Amino acid sequence: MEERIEKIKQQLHSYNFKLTPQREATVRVLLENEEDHLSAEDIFLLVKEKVQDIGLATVYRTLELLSELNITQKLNFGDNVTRYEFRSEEAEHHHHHLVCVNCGKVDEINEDWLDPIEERVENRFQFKIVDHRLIFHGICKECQKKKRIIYKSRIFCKIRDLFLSISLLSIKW
Amino acid sequence: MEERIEKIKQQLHSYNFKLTPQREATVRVLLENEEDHLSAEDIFLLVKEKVQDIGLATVYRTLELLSELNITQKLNFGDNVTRYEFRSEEAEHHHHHLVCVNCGKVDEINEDWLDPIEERVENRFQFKIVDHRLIFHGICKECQKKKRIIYKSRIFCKIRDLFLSISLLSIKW
DNA sequence: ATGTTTGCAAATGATTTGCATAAAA
DNA sequence: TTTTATGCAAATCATTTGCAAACAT
Repeated sequence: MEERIEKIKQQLHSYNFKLTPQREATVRVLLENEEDHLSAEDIFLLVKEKVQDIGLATVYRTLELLSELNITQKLNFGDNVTRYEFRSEEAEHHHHHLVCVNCGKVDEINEDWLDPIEERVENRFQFKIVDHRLIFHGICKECQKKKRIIYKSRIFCKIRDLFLSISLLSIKW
Repeated sequence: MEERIEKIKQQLHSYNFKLTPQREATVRVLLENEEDHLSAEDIFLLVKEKVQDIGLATVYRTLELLSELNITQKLNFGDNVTRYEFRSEEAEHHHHHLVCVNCGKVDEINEDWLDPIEERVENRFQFKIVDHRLIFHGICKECQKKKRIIYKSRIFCKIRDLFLSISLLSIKW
């Protein structure tokens, strides 16, 4: 923990940025909740518990800074909210996300199976890849057990009866 | 073109929705610009050329409806703007996106190399996949030729000299 | 008659920005 | 004493919603 903070401090310093108390608190919240995919608002509320005098704008600015420096990365799972997570230490290691369309839970998978695909893309399209995002939408294990739909939508209300066939895109489970 | 409109009309009818002039105009814009990844605003402006009396809210409502019915799908390339595109006719066929971090251009790749990966995910995590999104971020062919950075950021302005090493994530090209 | 769809304006929610102040180099 | 960072409030931008009018069945 402390050594990761120290490392981030170095990274900031190398570009003449400071690790202020506000920034440090933000980084700590990110580190302490590495499993989750927090929004700026989520992070702000958690940071506020540590450092009472901090503004939402500062959190946004910090997250933007960290993302620019490639310490964190922004994620977007389709709700129009940006979420933030640490980038893995090893530049080459990526992980992907499983988003449950029913309960909204987001899990990570750490396998990186994309290398051969990246290679094909680079060769075929002469596109120099610097990053990728891979998200699977589906029904998580738990929701499959529950066999219960909690997903809501405007059209759901309208055509309740047909909901299953629409919203689950005709999966059989 | 006309037959695709007709098909969409049927789909809407099957759920008791109507293909109103406004909805039809929206669908036509989508069809006429299938290559692009338009935002609701983009679509609104194009629709407005056809049907002068249409509100932005209607376009949003139409796009939401089409997406709920799985006729279109929403995309998000990291700028906080939802973009819309048709889903391919064959439920199983997916395509992926190449987003140039330099010029912002979005290209599509139609190869679907993800089937074996999906299978592994389903088995390993018992996660029933209904959809996926795969986006590669990188430098497109043209920008590689230009060798010129037009990407802007707040930090770019600040640390101009170090920009290359930060923003391109230490690619060598 | 009844339910659906619309345009408009206002509301919302996430994010950004201006600015005067505070902290650090 | 110059630069960097902050909090706050106001501004912005994408999207949604309430509502009365228009339309379709």
